[in-house]
Amino acid sequence: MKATKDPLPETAEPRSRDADRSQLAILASARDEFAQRGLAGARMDSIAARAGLNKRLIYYYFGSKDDLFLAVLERTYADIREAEQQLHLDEIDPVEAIRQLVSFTWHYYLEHPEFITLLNSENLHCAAHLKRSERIQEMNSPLVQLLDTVLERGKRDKLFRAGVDPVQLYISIASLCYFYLSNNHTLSAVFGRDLRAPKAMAQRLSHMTDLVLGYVLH
Amino acid sequence: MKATKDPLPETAEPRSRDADRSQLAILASARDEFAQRGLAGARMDSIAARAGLNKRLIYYYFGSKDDLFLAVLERTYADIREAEQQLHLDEIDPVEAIRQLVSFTWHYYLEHPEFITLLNSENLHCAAHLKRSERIQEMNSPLVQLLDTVLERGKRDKLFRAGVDPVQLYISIASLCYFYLSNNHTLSAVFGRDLRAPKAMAQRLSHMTDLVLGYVLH
DNA sequence: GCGTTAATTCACCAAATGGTTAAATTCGCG
DNA sequence: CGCGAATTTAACCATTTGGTGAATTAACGC
Repeated sequence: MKATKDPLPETAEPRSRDADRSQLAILASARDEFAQRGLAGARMDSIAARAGLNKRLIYYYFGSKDDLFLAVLERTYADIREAEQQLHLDEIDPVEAIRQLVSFTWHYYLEHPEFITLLNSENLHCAAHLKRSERIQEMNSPLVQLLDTVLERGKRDKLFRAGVDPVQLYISIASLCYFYLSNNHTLSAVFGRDLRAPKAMAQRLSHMTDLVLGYVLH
Repeated sequence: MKATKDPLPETAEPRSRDADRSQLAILASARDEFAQRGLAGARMDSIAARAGLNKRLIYYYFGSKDDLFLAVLERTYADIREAEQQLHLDEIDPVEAIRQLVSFTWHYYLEHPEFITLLNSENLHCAAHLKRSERIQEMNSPLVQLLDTVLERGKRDKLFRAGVDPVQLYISIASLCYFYLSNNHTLSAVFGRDLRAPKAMAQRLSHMTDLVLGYVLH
């Protein structure tokens, strides 16, 4: 599912026509184009070219630019929700669970920069696409529930403070990771130092973990 | 300097030609247009119409769309730096200083939504405009220095923990405020609850303050 | 083989877009 | 007043853009 396009038919199926394959190719190239240039900046011709398909196919399968953008968004959310499934916060001790959640969020955003720019584009448009989505319920993260039980366990063990709202904490963890990466370019420019340098990146993860743990602990 | 355009010449100067006034009008309408639609989505015709001026004037004074965008960015940074000057973190006790910093950041973003979307646009473009800015040095926030002294005082008073990087903390405070507002639309859609409701907003400020204080306080 | 349907291509368009050429108008100043 | 420079306007343009109508081609069941 990565952005790298491989035109070579690896499987021994030299089918020249394949609706599914075409749709996936369009979705992948649309995701890259939208992520790179934003909704308004993205070019339908460019998406078709990236996918190596005729532009008309995009309209045949997805209807319009906005519909395509929504499809990309839904796919993007599905991807992160799937990745979150791999996390098993309920099987480890509360402190470690918090650590893992911060680390997971950080690394997911890091490895999926398109997630950030796509969400920024959607927010610029006041989530107009997402609001018309029928699959919007499925996008609610299961991590919030899980985080809630983690906080409960930590509280029971007399480790965590009481009164922590799991939604607020979830948003805060996302904030800390997201903003640093989303605004990396302007921050680096303004501070005149490379916040993407390995050392700075490691410091950031450490700082975020300390910040969150410093809050929930005690 | 607010977005509200008032075509009535309030001062008793009915000059029909005024280069400064025209430039300011363009800058203001450009800021609104860019903030609302992003760089690619913004229309030069629309900016001219908002300003009530001929489109050619934009090119006469600012050269190109990208140059205009940079001018807007520089102005936007100048505005927030000016607002930050009003804060006097060195005159109050460390804990209160942290509180004020969080509160200020929160309210500034809240009252200047264009700040968020403009920065998002610039980051989508990898800060390409800002990097060519000659005034980029002036954009470094004085708050980082100030925050450093606050942290030092807190440490001296045996209130704050040691080893807190002021840049990291400054970014974290910005993160917590920025992300919640920037991604409000998608978050509200996904969580199915209105994060803009007054109660939710108050909770957020309280949560962010607790989070930051819980960390710095020993 | 054959025909029906789905997948794909081709050629095309009206509207919009950033930008420009050149003329017109106003203002400050001697 | 009058003139030169600054400011503003009108008209225009080449290109790009999202989107379509209709023809074409390949796959699949019979």
